[in-house]
Amino acid sequence: MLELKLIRENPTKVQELLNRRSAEGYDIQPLLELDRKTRELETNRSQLSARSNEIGKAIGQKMRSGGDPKSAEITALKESGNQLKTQLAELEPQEKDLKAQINQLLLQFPNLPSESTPVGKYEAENVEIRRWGDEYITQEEKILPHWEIGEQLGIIEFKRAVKIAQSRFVNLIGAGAALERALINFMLDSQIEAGYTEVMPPVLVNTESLTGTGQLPKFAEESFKCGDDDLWLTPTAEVPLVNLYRGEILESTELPIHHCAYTPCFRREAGSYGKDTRGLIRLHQFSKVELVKLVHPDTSEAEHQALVQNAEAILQALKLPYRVIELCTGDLGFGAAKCYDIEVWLPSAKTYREISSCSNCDAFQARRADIRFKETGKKGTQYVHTLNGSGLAIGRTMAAILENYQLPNGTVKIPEVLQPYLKREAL
RNA sequence: GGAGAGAUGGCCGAGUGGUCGAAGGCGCAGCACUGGAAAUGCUGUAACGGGGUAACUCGUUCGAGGGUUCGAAUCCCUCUCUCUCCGCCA
Repeated sequence: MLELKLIRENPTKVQELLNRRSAEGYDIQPLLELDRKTRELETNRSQLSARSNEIGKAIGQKMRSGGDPKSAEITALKESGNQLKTQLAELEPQEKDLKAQINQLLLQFPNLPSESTPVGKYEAENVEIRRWGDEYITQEEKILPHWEIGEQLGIIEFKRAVKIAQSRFVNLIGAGAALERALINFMLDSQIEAGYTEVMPPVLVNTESLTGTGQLPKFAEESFKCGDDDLWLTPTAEVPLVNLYRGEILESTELPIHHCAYTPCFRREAGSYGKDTRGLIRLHQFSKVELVKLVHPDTSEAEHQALVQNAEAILQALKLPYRVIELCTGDLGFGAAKCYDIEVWLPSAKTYREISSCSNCDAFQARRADIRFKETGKKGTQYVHTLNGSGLAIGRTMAAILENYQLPNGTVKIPEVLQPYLKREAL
């Protein structure tokens, strides 16, 4: 959520930053108008409230010093109290309604891109930051796509998953299931080693949680909802991990908080019907190890860089070639001020595919979820900064392994770091 | 699912319908004592919103939402959550 005061005091700047995301679509004028009305009303109303409070106090004083409740003086006071009440009954709901309207509008606005985010309209204007592992890119021409080699090896199975659920679901069988489990364990172990504390959170989350991280209200069609309850299947562990501290005031000494979690993730993938229909790239249910940080605003940039490196370290350990790109303003996610995507090399398609997205949401989510901290000894509170990134998406990692480690004889080598987990050297 | 108890500041915890934004404690900050510290003593210490350069000031907030009243943490209704006991259950 954007800060109303910031919008009010720097309307031109805010509008300009929103325009960097997309030329049209975000107009702050209606918001400013509502804000102006609200403050006018609030001034009025609070003056009436003040008078009403005075009358209440006056009566209280008389009563305590033994005044007769039926006396003319007290009756007159009560009468004027009643008059104020009539007026307040008119103003109060109006003010409430205006504030609710403002809040509704505010929840629709995406975060402002950071000043350092490259300006651009489309994905094509994202900026490549670095590449790693060119030397590991296979020179082999005939690489089977991961779903073909997976089915050939009998470890990935789509048909029956469709029977059980629907399209975009998968069964992992035998070594496939073991490989998934090995990847989860390896990634968690690595991130714990890097200083993250593991969490196993609920994967059903309520509406308030999804609003806190920004999936709601705008992107309701992207998540699966449980009809009978106020619960949704979480689209990413970012949701439960950030919301762990929703509504809390932390001590500054508790920061930074670094959490990692393995969870299944559920996405409806509405509007991507033709895309990536085969394989492990785009499923309704997939596994992911997620990294989430809650940090002091002063350290959030450095924490962001470190988080990207924690994600990269997994690919380096697996010796999977990748590149890091920085998203331009037009491609930035709803809550992100700055975002790096890590893309892994998929030789069958001869292309890089996103395997991790590392965002700095600054105080955007913290304002929605009301996560603050108090500096010991100082007055007042500040919002934390929240950061999140995949460390990594498991299915896409498996796809990358099945392709990059494929041998001409139709077998797949197991990356060295995974061998202790899988207790085998090849598939 | 049945029966009961509860939800108050960063935390714990008191609170007869009337100067209650709320005693007391912990924690934290400042001062005193000390060579320095511990202990002790004194003082201060909620958040959010509006107005003001500021000192400050007004309002809102005691789980949430309604109601009664001149006035609600306190009374009434609805909801949510937590705990205890019973039942069911991986």
